[in-house]
This record gives sequence, structure tokens and C-alpha cells, in this order.
Amino acid sequence: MANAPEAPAAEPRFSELAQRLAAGSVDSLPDGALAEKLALAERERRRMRVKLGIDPTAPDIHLGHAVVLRKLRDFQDAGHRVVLIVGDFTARVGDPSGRSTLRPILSEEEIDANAATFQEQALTILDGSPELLEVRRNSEWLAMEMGALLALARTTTAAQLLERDDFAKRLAAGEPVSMLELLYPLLQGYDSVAVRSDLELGGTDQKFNLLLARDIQRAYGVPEQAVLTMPILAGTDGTRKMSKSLGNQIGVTDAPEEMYGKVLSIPDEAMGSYRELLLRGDEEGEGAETGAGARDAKHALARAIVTWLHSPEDAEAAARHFERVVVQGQLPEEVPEAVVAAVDGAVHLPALIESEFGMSRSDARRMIDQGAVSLDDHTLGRGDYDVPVGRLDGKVLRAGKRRFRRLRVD
RNA sequence: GGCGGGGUUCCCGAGCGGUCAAAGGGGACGCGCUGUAAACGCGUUGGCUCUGCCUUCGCAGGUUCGAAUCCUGCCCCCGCCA
Repeated sequence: MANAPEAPAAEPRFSELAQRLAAGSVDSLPDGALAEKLALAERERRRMRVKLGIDPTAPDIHLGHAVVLRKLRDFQDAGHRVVLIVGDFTARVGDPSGRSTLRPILSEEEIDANAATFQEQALTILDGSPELLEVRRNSEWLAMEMGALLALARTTTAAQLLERDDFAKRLAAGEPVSMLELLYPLLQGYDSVAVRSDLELGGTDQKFNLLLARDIQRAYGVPEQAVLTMPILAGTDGTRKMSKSLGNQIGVTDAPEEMYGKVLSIPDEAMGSYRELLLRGDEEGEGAETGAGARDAKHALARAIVTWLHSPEDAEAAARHFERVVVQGQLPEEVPEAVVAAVDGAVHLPALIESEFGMSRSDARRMIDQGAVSLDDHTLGRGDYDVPVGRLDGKVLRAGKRRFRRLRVD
């Protein structure tokens, strides 16, 4: 970095830098704030403090988080410091952003466990060197006294909070909004006061909270943060926000084959945004969006994502696995073994499927009846629930497309 | 505090004394087809020792041969008034 502390910030230079760093974002607010922050940091010869808060309400980081984490990484690569706040305290409150209902309350043990894996998984994307990453837990400052909480509550009015889109909508729809939820934006804002953030990142659904944090910082007499919002990544269904609770997520630590398959299951129309939000744009060509071209484009996308989060070798292997198991309907290279015990010389398949694949026996029976279960090449039919042991040893039981077990008779 | 509306299966939502394990949609799963775990079509979707039995319609009692449906009490949500 150049050092010209006395000279007024060379505006064009910082605007340009800010523009580059904000690439891919939806909003960079207020106008010009990011450039000023960059200039200020350089003038003071320090790194910018770039905040991201994540509530450890679910144990895994998914690609939706990855969009923002990747952007944070850009800031690290530019020499700035990421302050990752693990919301162990706010997880107990539950951010209602973009949700229509109250989150379930998690136990302290669950939160701790989630927080640990979160931190670890974030490092698959972030640079973990101490000067570039600071990890904090917001229970450090949010477990405050009642008096302090009241002071915080005084900073904001009910009208301000009710401006928030999802609160307003729920209210209008006659749905409950708890006081606890109303408090959430204040707590998140206080995080920004506590860590003196220069910039905070978040999804577009965080815009309100990120901006309110500025008001709270002002009320506490600390500099107001700039705000950068990133687009929301759709889940594997292609429409709703990716989230664990909707079951449409792709975890950053998902096994390569799993990750590959999940990417292929997104609707064709979602490919473009996946490419833009997750890859840097220079990885793979555009590819056609329809016909066989779409298939190839999607395979390329899956390969690129697995390469990013695992390795090129894993991506290769995952592609082979997919071709073999899904396209050609063959067995995977490795099939886990299951030891079966016979009763009266026969094995009750619904019971076996229940214990091996964790579904109910009724489900298992339905699958057998629907021709979804096979032993080697023989597809079972309606009512084939009991099979003599003699016919089982060494055979591969397949239930549905993706569940396999090689049977060994005890 | 008063008055009114409401809590149904994974979700939304119909049912309002038997024909209800409960319409319809979503989601999920399965089969077919295919360009992929896309799209489309068809089917399945409480559990089990499965042509029957058991459990479920906020919770607890009650009426009835019989209740998700009626009554009583309680809990929770929403609205209006205060």
C-alpha cells in the first residue's frame, strides 16, 4: 500500500477499488461509504474491520453462506480483516429475517456444537491467519445487564422496527411477531458497536438489520459501518432461499458425490445464478441453457463447485460416480456391507431396510410394492417381503435410486 | 379487562356427529420417460405383528352406540374496544 497519510484521499483510486470489491453485490450503502472507509483505513494505516455475523442455528455451512464468505475472502485478499461473529447469544433469540415463523429455541449444548463446526467450516473458504481473521462470540457482550439492555432499547423506536418488510407483512397477515424478534435487530446492531466494524456484509434479507446497526452505532458514538449486501442463493429447488430447514441446501462439507448430485438437481434456470454467485466467473464457459447443452453446462458447474470446495480429483471421481450410478444405473464402486440375521430361514426385508436406511417399515413395504427394491438384478414385486437367507449372501440390496447395501449372512 | 375470530396430518389448507387416517395444493419419495437427482407423466405419502389392529385433528375432561366435528375447563394465536 502506498502511504501518503497527509494527502487527502485520492478519491478516484478508492472509488475504483471499492467498485472492484463490491463486484457481485446488490447494494453498497450508503453511496460512496465503502470508498471512504477504504481511504480512511489507509490513512490510519490499518486494516478495515469487515464484519459478518452467523447464527449457529444449524450445524452446517451451506452454499448460501458461501456466497457471502467468498466475498469476505475478497476483502481478506485485499489485506483487510474479517471479524466473524458467531452468534451464540443471538441464536437463542432467533432472527426472523425472511421467515414467517419463530425459530425453534436451541439448547446451549447444541449452539456450542454448531458454533464449533461453523468456525471450522468457514475456514474452508476464509483465510484463517490471525491478522486476517478474528472470531468472536456475541455472548461476550450481549449477556448484558438489564440496565444496559434498556439503554440499547432506547436507541430505536417501534415505528423504525415495524418498517421492516417481513415484520410489516406478518403483522398485516395477522401473524404473531414476538418482542424477542423485535429485539433481534438491536442485538445485531450492538454487535457492530462492540467490534467497531467498518463494514458489514450480509444477504439482501439482512439489509434492514445492517442499516439499523448504523443508527445504533451512532447512538453509541462510534463510527457508522458501511454496508454491503449479497444476493440470496436459491436452494436446490431453484426458488426458495437455500436453508437447512427447507432441506434444499448443499453443505460446503457435503461429500463430493453428494455435492455433485445436488448441483445437478437444481433446475436449469438456476444455473446462471449459481455460476455468478459461487464461481468467480472465469472458471467455466456459459454453455447453453437448454437441450443437451444444459446438461453439459450443469455438469461443468457441478465439477467447478466440487473442485472449489474439495479438489479436482474429487470432482473427477464424483462425475464418474454420477455417470455410473445415476445415468447407467450401476452399482457404486464401493457398497457398504450389512450383516443380516435370518429368522426361521428367511429375512424380513422391511425390517432390514428400516434398520439400514432409517425409514419406517411401512415406507419400506411401499417401496417394495412399487418396484423400487431389488436384489442384484432381480426387482422385487408386490408382497415380496420375506426372502429365504440362502438367496441373500453376497447380493446387493438396492432401495430406490441411491441406497445400497451388500448383504452378508451371519 | 370486554367482545369477536382461530389452533387439523411434514407445510398450507378443507372438513364441522358416523361413509375420516381425514378433500385439495406444496414438499418429499417411487416408477416411467429423459438431457441430469432438470422438465413432463403416473403413483405413494401416520404406525404396525397389514384384507385387520393401533395412534393422530392445541391440552384435559364430558355427552353419545359413535367426536376432528357437540359441551365444560385450561393453554396459545389474531382482531377490535379499553
